[in-house]
Amino acid sequence: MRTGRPRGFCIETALDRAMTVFWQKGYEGASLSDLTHAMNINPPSLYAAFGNKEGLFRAVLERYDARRKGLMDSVLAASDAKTAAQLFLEGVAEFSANTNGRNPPGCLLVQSGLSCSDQDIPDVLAQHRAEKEKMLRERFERDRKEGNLPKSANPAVLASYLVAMANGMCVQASAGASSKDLMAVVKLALDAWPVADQPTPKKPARTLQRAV
Amino acid sequence: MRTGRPRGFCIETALDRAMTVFWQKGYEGASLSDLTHAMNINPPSLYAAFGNKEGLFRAVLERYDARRKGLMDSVLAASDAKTAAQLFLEGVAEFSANTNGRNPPGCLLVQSGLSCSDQDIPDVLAQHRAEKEKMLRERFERDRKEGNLPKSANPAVLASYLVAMANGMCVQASAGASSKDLMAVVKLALDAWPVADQPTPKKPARTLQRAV
DNA sequence: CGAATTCTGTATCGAACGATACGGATATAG
DNA sequence: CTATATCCGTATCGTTCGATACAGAATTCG
Repeated sequence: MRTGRPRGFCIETALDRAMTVFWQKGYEGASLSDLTHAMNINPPSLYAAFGNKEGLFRAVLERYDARRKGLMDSVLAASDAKTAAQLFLEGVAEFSANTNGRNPPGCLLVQSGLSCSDQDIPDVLAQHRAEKEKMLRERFERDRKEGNLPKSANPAVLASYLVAMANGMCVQASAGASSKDLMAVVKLALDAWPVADQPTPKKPARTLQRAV
Repeated sequence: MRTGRPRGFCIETALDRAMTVFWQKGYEGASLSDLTHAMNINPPSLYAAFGNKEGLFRAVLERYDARRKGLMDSVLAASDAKTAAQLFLEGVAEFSANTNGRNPPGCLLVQSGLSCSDQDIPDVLAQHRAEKEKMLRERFERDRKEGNLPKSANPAVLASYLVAMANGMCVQASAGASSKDLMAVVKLALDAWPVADQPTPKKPARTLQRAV
């Protein structure tokens, strides 16, 4: 077993509290004082556990992705491409506007540091956003191969379209848009979705309306 | 005439240089030292002219809007609603990705401070973004009355959709997306646009392909 | 037990932050 | 000219920033 005095706080809980601070104030607006108070620890504990402020931020981003994994899983497991797109956009509208008082509105990956005195922060945020876009693109590439998307469809453009839409909705949510507002936008956004060439796709999935 | 020693620098030039700093580093990431060096003035000159850092930022935002006025004018003067939407999205794609080395990529109103230790900054940015959305909404309300949009169309939702799309594309641009990438997304986004009920609108505008 | 190891709390570090005091410079008004 | 008003440049203000030194507390190892 690990020797020495055991840690006196829960890493996950501390990350959740730090996440709220970064979300609300942004990377540079979140001071060490803000963070340690919210996490209910002292600076040496923070530095021992996460290295420095940027290390804490990166750990928070990983935890953020873990929290959002459920949504991405349901999107990737959806019965067809359009349902995937719908689940994705509706999920984003839901969690970015309906925070139930647990988080600030919007998306941490969008609003915590698009511009910064340290370029590493915008970069790492862009990496995390690109990861989601890649998941969508790869799913649509499979859909296209399997006939669930027309051959004329471009999976990369579709993924980029959805991510842009989602990020834009998050900007609106951070400024106070309601989930009802965003749902109306989602409905319109899905009108642009391409329909499959053949009437019945290779993988008929009429029984599943919702993903797992 | 105004008494006293005249100002030794050009306000507009100074604002343009400050704009670049805020754009690249965000509101909180842009230090007074960064700003005064870029503007090529000393701190007392800055404070005499703009009050404080936030005053400078607000002046920069006004100048930003003035710089973008040409695009909004052409959008509002477009011959029909869909052309307006197209001009708007293509314009955003163009200026947010093709900066010609004059600006950082993306949009100042999106990336300079969605989250901040001082909530006034996100608020004033949201106001400026809402202003553009209002212009679009009012134009689409007129279009709907005049039959250039179907009665089933919701001008507020259409405006919200366009602004969300534009903001999302700006996020992509700030992370390095090319204008070619964004144009493909615009093309897809416009597929969602509603078509008019009647084949010939009340205000036929076949002769004008481009707005003034 | 004692030695080694790791975490905690206090107190504080040097640097950078936003913002100004002050005196000299440069204009207009009379 | 003198008086007044505004701006500029230097030098610096008090505060807050991110980050640590240090000593005591709490655990495992032998």
